[in-house]
Amino acid sequence: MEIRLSDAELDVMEVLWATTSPLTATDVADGVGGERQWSLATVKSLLSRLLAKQAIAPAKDGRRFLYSPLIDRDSYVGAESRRFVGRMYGGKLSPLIAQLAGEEALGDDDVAEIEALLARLKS
Amino acid sequence: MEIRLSDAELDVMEVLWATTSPLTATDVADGVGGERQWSLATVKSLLSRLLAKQAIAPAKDGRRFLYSPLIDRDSYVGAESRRFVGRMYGGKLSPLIAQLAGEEALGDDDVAEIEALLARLKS
DNA sequence: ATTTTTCGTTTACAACTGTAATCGATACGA
DNA sequence: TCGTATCGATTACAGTTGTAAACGAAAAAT
Repeated sequence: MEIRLSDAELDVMEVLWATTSPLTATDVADGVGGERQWSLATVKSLLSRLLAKQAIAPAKDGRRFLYSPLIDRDSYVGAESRRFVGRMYGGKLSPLIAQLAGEEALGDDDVAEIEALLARLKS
Repeated sequence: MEIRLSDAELDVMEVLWATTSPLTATDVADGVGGERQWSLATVKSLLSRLLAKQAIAPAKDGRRFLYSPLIDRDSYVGAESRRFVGRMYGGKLSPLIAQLAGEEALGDDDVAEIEALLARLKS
């Protein structure tokens, strides 16, 4: 029962994850801003697929539905991260950090934060 | 010209990346061990797709071809990592580390290695 | 010289994706 | 009450992916 999400589906989930309250299809369509400029029809298709995957739950509100996430963002992102790091770096984090070091992905503040994290881990 | 590889294609690339010498289709088929138990036909299909994506190059050797990678593993893995961290963590590494901390992905030796890395970065 | 094996290439086919139009039912506005 | 806007559901359709069989040419084996 391992749920995988496509890229587009993930964009929809992000909108749902971004609020506490359940949203309508129209809300979601409005929520996906920027690059992704989907028609309402497209958003509805994606919501259907997410329902089929049991990634979201519908709650009837009159004649329409309000959707809310069934899976937790942290769990999902955690699982995908484990998969990714396993696949690309044999499960080791250090080479990933080495890889991304020197890029914008790792500013001075980031370095400090990571060090604090590690310090806490060692206790 | 952004090359993306499917999961199966990546498995093939891993075999090619694992040796210095170019390999035949049969070599690759033998090389993918474990889970992936593909027929030779499957490997040939994947090699064709990799050729189309210009991820590998063929060198004629008599009546058959020897294949070698056109893209570098480090570049590919780096690009995918950037994409992944961008997508899942808004480009920040620290939350990834926080996420995977406490799992097998981060043993004591790993922590030490990462600290060394960061120390070197700060200089 | 003929059969068999081995190549690369072409074709297959179902599942998943991205992106949407259409449809049937219902609700709302005039 | 009669059109019109709005829902969710169904259908569409091309591209990608996983997995492979079929095909034609060439080489190797007998």
